[in-house]
Amino acid sequence: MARAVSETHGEILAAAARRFAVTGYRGTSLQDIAGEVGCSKATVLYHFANKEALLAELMAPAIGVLRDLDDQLTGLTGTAAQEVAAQGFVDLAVRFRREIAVLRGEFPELLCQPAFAHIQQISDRLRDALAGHSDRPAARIAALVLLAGISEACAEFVDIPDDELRPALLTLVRRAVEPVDAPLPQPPTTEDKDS
Amino acid sequence: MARAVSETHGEILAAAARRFAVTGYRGTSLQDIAGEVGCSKATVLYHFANKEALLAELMAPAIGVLRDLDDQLTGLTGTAAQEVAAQGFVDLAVRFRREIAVLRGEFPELLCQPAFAHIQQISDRLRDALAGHSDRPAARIAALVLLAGISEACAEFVDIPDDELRPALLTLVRRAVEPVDAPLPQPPTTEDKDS
DNA sequence: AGCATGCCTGACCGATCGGTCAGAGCCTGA
DNA sequence: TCAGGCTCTGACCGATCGGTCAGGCATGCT
Repeated sequence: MARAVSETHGEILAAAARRFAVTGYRGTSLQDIAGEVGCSKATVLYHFANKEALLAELMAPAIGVLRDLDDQLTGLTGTAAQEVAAQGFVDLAVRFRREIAVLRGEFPELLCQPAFAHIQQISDRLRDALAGHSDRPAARIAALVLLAGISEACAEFVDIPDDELRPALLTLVRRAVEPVDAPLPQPPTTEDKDS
Repeated sequence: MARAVSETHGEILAAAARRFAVTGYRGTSLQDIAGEVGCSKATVLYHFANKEALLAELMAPAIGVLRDLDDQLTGLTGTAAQEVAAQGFVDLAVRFRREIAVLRGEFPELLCQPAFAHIQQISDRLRDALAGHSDRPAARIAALVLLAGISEACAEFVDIPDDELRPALLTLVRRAVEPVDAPLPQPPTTEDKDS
């Protein structure tokens, strides 16, 4: 054997992504990944310090984009925040469908790991932005339903091309989210920012 | 000790429901459940043939209601199917939040077990009904996003009372789902039933 | 040739999993 | 009083998990 470092490293990463997306992080053993690559379990642990490090490296690109989106969101309020959150998350979810599928369901346990310490806070801020920073329960419920539903849909619709899935999700979000400062019975004041 | 049968049986069931909802089916060991009840692991396996049977008995009520909803859906088309599916599933998800939380994420693996053989087909029909039996990708995507999002929201918003969560979800679904045979450029024919 | 370095592996480890089993303790009916 | 059934348990089992370790085997430099 004796391939180049990056080669085997990348193969393990790709195999792990495939298996994690199907059987989940917990449900996939290092033996499974090694079997798919065609190497031994010890080889997997030669290239990655442990199973958690393998997952962290797998998630790094998606987490980076999520961080960028979080930065764009700071300071925005009302419909501007809603629109940026909707576009940003839909694009992220469509692009990183496989990573989304990995986190699906195992979110609470995986978030305890140090590599994902801030994801929970970021996703909370994202949900808050999609709700237009409103504290109305209906708005917060709608935001959660949409974010979770989009994640699930992206993980499930693996056969639909990006360019078809993205606009469909975006129009759905825009229809489902009620703008916080446009068609409400109150006069269009600009005071409804985060208190 | 030596309590009445039904007493310990019920306590194990309740403890399992609590733990499964937090750490998932796979992430909860029989030892965990026994510890929460205050009995030995062998006692758990005295009352239930195996871990799978424990889960099956836990899910039985929710599955029964899901089956009833599936029956109500047969024969309905268009907006009627959409409305019944929306109301039925929102009510089911709100009532059985804990059971929904258990299935969350571990859906694909759990469905392989014989006790849940038909759930996948039922949920597929439910999604189809919510999409108004339309084959438009946008309608099918919206239906999946909403069903998955509602499940997630019910599992997460444990502190919101039923009477508040239910109407919020229902209005969200009605706003997000576009009726199949009302404001479309086609004339309102009644031929759009399942082919 | 001799040596060092990097890639890879089989064998092994302790922990934990779901599940089995013989038997202890208790209650009840004969 | 005693036999028998019900409830419950500690001890144990094989399988599998993530992870460790000494060493094999190329390759390349001196």
